[in-house]
Amino acid sequence: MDTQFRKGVLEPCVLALLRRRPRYGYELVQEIRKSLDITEGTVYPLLRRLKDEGYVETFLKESSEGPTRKYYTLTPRGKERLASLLGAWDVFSRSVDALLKEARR
Amino acid sequence: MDTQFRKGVLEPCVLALLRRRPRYGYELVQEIRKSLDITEGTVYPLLRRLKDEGYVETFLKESSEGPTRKYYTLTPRGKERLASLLGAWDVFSRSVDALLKEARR
DNA sequence: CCAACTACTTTGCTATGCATGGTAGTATTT
DNA sequence: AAATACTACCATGCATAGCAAAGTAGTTGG
Repeated sequence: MDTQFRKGVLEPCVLALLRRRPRYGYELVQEIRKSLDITEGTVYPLLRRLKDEGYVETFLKESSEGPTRKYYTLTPRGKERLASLLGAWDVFSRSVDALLKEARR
Repeated sequence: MDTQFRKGVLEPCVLALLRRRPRYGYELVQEIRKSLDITEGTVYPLLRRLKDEGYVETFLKESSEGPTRKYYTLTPRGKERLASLLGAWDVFSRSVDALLKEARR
């Protein structure tokens, strides 16, 4: 229902989750799904884009519980990108909150 | 730059501004522009859509300072829509904040 | 061996915001 | 009176990102 709200926030969310440690695609999907209602068909293409743009790098690692996993890590560029997106989200969400406050009184 | 963030939030913003009193399109553009960097080419089509969907109604009123203005008012349906979108935005923005918190530590 | 789960990928659709350009009335300046 | 700026509205076509749907394939447990 709030599909449109999601536009653009997935990128900072994914980058944020990669900040602490490498994660594989499927793991990212599960993790984000705890908060936002998204699907694999959204995340995998996004990861591809992030790689094409040099924000993340990948390596393969076999799993003891299933198929080989493709792990994603942040590049320096990716860290900058994350910082910039975090700032942008803050400014943006505060602005929206301020505008909507108008209606709550 | 945060074009994508904007997707979907303009609708609650416009409805919120209409809650207190009728406003005309150009006025809405100026008002929202104080907070968000948007253009007329975004707002007017949105207003058309809101009218088509029965969330707002319009009336014309001459201005002493320029061309005739088209004022927009909330319908009962529009008020319900606003309430629903306000709730959705709250849930959504809190979820995103929680996810992003991961990266700030 | 079959079901369930893990894990990744692709294709085509849709919605929304935006750039751009257009029309026209009013006010201000020269 | 002409030129300029501002108010006010509208329409067209594009770009982007999320999503549904479907597919491939390895692993594990009964």
